[in-house]
Amino acid sequence: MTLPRDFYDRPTLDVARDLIGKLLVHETPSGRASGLIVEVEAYIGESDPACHAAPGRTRRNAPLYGPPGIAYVYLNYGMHYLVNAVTEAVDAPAAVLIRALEPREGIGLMRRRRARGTGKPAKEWQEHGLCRGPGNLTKSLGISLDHNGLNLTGSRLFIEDAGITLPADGTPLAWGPRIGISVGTESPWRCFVPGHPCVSGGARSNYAWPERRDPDERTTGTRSSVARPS
DNA sequence: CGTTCGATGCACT
DNA sequence: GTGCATCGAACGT
Repeated sequence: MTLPRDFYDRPTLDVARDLIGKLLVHETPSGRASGLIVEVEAYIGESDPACHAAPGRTRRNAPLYGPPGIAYVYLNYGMHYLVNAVTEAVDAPAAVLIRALEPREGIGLMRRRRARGTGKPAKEWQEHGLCRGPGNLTKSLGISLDHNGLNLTGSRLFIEDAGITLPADGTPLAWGPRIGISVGTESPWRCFVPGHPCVSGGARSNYAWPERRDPDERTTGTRSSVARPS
């Protein structure tokens, strides 16, 4: 079933954790494409220096200030679309960035979309790489600026509970610093399925290091550093 | 393995 | 004019 608005109307770190294993779906005339969410990042409030709301309300970040359960899509580096699910109440700007999916439906369609604009045939894309990374998954699903502001609880772009729990083996989820930002790296607000082949960031970002495990210290806590494998 | 670097468009100051 | 919540090709070790 499609996740209801109430799902998103909660503390953003809880929504981030609970989005892991859910199915992101995009239905278009060319078909339905979907994937299980395996990696997300939380961006929380004007006090979070990496959140787009850090400068206060602007035209671009307006959706963050709106109701929960809305898609916030923006163009990044002039060439990639990134998709977020807006969380928390009106006027509490926060969202969860969807960073990676395990492809489930419409894999051929994803391959064709990934091939678009490149000289290479659709065949060349490995399934695990189709939705690895926030810019890649939007291209595979056909998500663009047109989807900014769409209602995730009642549009052709939505997230559903497929009755799947990840990680499948009962291993705890991993938390670590967010990727690709220059400020706010002290907050371990990236959540992912450790070791999953579709997680972005390379091997170093795909470990379940002790300090990267869930605990509830994320509510109290302030981890100063994250160890790196050697 | 690792790191660097260019592509590319636009919101924001 | 500046700086990106990125990606992958091209290098160096």
